[in-house]
Amino acid sequence: MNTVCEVCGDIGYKHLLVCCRDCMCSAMHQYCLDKVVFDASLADWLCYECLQSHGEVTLSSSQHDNTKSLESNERFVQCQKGSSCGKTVKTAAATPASEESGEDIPSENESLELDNLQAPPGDDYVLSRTSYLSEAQKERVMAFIQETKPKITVFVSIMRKSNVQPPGPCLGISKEYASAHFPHKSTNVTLQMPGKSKQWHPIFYKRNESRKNMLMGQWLEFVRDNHVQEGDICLLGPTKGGRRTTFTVYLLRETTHSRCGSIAKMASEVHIKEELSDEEISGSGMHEISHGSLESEDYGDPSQPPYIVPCGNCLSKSQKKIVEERVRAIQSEVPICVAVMKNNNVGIARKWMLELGSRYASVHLPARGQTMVLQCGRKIWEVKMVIHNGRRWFLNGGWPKFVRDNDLRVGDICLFELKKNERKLTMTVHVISREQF
DNA sequence: GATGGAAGCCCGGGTTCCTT
DNA sequence: AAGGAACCCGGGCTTCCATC
Repeated sequence: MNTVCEVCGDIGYKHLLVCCRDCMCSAMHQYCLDKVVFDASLADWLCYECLQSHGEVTLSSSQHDNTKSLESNERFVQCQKGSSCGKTVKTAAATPASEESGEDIPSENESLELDNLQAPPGDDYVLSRTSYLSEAQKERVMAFIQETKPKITVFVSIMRKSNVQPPGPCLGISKEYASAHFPHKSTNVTLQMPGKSKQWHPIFYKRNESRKNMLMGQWLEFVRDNHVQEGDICLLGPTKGGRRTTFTVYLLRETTHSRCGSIAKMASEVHIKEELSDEEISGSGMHEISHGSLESEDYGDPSQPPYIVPCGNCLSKSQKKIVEERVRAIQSEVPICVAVMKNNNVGIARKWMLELGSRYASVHLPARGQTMVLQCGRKIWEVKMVIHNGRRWFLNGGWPKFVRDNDLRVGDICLFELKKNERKLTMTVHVISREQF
């Protein structure tokens, strides 16, 4: 068997090589697969030559979800889900390479059947409170979730400097996850890695019942032994029969092809996309709009006002004029929510949040808190929309980041245009700086 | 009473420092 | 160096008060 990965061309982590199911000659790292597989026992990979011999792929064929063309550095993995559980799977663990390493690969049952606790429906994973996944990272995590279908929600954390670098690196475990899956008092727990026989025994440190939960002590050794680096994604789940003290850890490396920016970007609360089309840039064509007060007949539904200003936000004449110009240019089907920035929104207040007028929100926004995508210019931000007492709609979470990135100041006006037919709750924000009126 | 602004409290996680 | 603990800070939520 080729002992170098067909993608990276390197031996790399030998024990993570998956060999071709048919020829047993070609190999590829689990982490180099197009869809990263954390448990080698779940990967069933065919090299390109074998795929061709099976007639499953040609040089010009359109690609199946799990295939890539040769030109695009073809990779193929058939993910064994559900029905495949009982299948004998040939992996690097059963190859001479792994035998040489002397490392035993835990069975898929050991590595992924967590315990009898069920993950709540819809909760694929629990993200560390301070970790924020880029879209690419989300995709990689979801690929893992979808391929392994863990019976218990896994805990996901992006490694930060404090998690991996001495002195005293530690891994914070969110309270909810710790209370559900970790011991109820400070004690040693066991960490294991798929494909490694070595176990690590960090201390699970639980402070004052409700406060901190973190892994310390041998966590450092785990980090060193597994070359965990800043930016790597750590997925952790309780192991069946572990009685809350044994956990399997999967590492999603910040590989070059998955790298999506600096750790600072990845740790950012707001994910920014740069790929929006020019048509999505706000304000275009504004100069073509004639002045004049808005009339209801400018819009399809005369009963629906073109914009809504919260009760407390009175616009001056000049503000009203430019707002109406902008609203006219936007030509939104849904009324525009107007917000004049104040101290508690953008200014000197200790905390920034934005309350969307309830007259607007109660009609046009969901009655349940959720993540909202704010789009401004070429970028998007994710903020958290929370509803208090069923009557007040607040934006927080990523709102401060949005404010900083857009250099919003007191007196600026934001027009929130609700986008229809978006998968996520999305609003385009049109900013009118205070200098414009 | 409805709405909005502002501030305080609490929680949770990261960071740093002290002790062994 | 490792373990333990305190401190700091950001975010979530609630409450109070003012205004209409």
